[in-house]
Amino acid sequence: MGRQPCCDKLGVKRGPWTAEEDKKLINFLLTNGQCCWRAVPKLAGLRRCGKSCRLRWTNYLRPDLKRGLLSEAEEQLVIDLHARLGNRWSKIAARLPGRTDNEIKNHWNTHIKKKLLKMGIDPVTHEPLNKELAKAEEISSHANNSADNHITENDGIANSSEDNSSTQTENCSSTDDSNLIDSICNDDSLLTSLWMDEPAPLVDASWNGIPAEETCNGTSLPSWEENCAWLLDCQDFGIHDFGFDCINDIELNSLEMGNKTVA
DNA sequence: AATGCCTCCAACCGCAAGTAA
DNA sequence: TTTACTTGCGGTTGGAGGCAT
Repeated sequence: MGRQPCCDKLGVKRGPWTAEEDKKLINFLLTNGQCCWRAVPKLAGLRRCGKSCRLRWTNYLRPDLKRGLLSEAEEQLVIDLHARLGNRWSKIAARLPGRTDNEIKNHWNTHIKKKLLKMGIDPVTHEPLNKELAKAEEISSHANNSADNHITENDGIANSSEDNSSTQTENCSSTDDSNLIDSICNDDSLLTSLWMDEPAPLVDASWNGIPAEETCNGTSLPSWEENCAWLLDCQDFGIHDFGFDCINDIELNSLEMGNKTVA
């Protein structure tokens, strides 16, 4: 039996979120906290499916998100974790406070992958492409049907010869970040905990955007007071662009929510 | 200035896992 | 145990903006 769609599609809006929708969602979640996502759009007065609301919140609106490009240290950490965990983006994201799996996945596909190829490293196996190529040739000498692999790997080689000067990101990596990476990469117990799905302690304790008690599984969010503080400090977010000056009216809205009945 | 191509990333889709009845 | 439902995850897509011609 197939699964039902997460929403009935009829009357459900799709595509980019408007400022007004963001506002409604934030207001609702700030007032009520996260509850059943399926009920959120209805209760928040949104014509969206719950899945869309959850995605919008976790990937964009969540107050504990870091914004902007990944630092070199974060990037290096992603590479190392990917080498060990593969495309387990959520697991990788759990090691980078304030970063979402979607963000890391996108960054991997758009930046890191290319960077590794330029460096002559296979982004899938994390082995040097030369080695992969030699291996493939060895295999092809025994079997004749490995043409596809050659094409891919030759492409990689071609790219690597293009320009070996790795692009320097504008973000500098601090010594602390380097130490952080070392500690993570050398910490087998930490990686074991990732495999075992156990919540390991956040390594990046120096990052103060998330309270220490927050777990990797996102079982708890920063306090709503902190959320509000973030919203008031949302210059990066451009929140005023969509009339978020009203965030000071949260209390007012909460009063309204109190009176609001389920539609 | 106009056009086409490329890049990036927000959002969607479908599947799997977890869970309640 | 089975079924129905919710949530989370990873792959993919599409559109906006930037860049080259």
